[in-house]
Amino acid sequence: MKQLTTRQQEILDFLTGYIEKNSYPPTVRETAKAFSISIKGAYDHIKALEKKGFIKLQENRSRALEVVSRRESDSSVAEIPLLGAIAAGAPILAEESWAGTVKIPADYARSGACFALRVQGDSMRDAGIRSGDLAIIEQRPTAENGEIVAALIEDSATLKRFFRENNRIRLQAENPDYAPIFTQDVRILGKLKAIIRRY
Amino acid sequence: MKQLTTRQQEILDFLTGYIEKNSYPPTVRETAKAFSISIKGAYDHIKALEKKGFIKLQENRSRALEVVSRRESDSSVAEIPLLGAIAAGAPILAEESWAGTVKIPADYARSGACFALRVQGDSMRDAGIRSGDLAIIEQRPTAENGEIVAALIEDSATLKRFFRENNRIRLQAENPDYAPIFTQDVRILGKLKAIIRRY
DNA sequence: GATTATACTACACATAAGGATAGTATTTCG
DNA sequence: CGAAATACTATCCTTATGTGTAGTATAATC
Repeated sequence: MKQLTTRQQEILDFLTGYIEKNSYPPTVRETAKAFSISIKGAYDHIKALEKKGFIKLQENRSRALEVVSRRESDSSVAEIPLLGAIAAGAPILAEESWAGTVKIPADYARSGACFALRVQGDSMRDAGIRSGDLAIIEQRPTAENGEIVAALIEDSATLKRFFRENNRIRLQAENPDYAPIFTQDVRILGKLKAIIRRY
Repeated sequence: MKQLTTRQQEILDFLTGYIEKNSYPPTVRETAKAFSISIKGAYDHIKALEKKGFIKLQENRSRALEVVSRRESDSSVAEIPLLGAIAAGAPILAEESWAGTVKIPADYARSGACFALRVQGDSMRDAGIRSGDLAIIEQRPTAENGEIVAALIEDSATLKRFFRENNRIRLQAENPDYAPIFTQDVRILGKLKAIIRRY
């Protein structure tokens, strides 16, 4: 990305500051007024910032301005979908199965490749996973032996420990009250990356 | 704050969704178009949302709309200290005892009043807390019966369930292998707010 | 049963705001 | 040096946009 002039940096700072404060961007005229310059003067600066890739504009729309740089620094938070009931056959991340989104520190999960599940039941109790916990899952079609995975069992995502055996797959709960599930074909949604529990 | 009608909730969802996507709010006309209703129809809804305090408007300004509710979900990441060994007598958050910092979603803990501990040992196993887990603690000098607290025992912070009895305090592990600790005087560091475990 | 709130349509108006033209002065840079 | 970029002013045009009036229909409330 190209270098900004000091003036352009000032303009950009104003834009981001304004957005921060008002939650919507300023108009060209407001920007002009803030710097006591002409409208075209401000307009040129904004266009220059667009050309250099620091902001995005939409033609003929008021305040249709988005700061693209600066935004990346905000990537410390990832917003990932929280899945509810999963429609059979539908893509995992189909909007229908979204129960909302959760924000987690970005280094916990590459967003886009991750989603969250609310744990139901105590089948993983002995792995220290309790009902109500938030499970962060990284999307994967398969898993390694012994990993905890989210698998699609009867239209809902369930956490189980994954084992590939001779001709079958064993999905093992971590609770003696639950028998292992043996199956030839199971849909692995992803592997467990983190557990978050709130008190 | 007043109750929204389903239609108003739809409108509000659209507004927040639009802002999320474009980083600036929609115009009245765009809102109208999105719902295939007249401009005044959309305008009335927006005015109703303002009246009920869910959004703020500025007169005669395009897109000058701010969603005030929902804003709490706009949390970012808080960086809180991760405590290691705690020097006896020293203030809990003395820099000497820092073993680093960890990033957690800001709404999990007001930073400044919180810190993190790396769980050691399995004394809280039956509460689903495992060795290696990250415990988020909100600083507090005392606690309510039954709460899980971080207490200073022999120069290290330990998680235990807290009970105030007649003349003593009982710190109870959640693992039958560990006997409860009875004490007259214990330093409560804070109460457990969240558990984060990474795989 | 009257009144207020909701959920709209259709039309109209003033102005807010983007964008263009024309021009000036200074600075950067190959 | 000359071209291109920067940093502006002043004026104008067009469109985008908030807001108002008038009216309809239905549901909630008192």
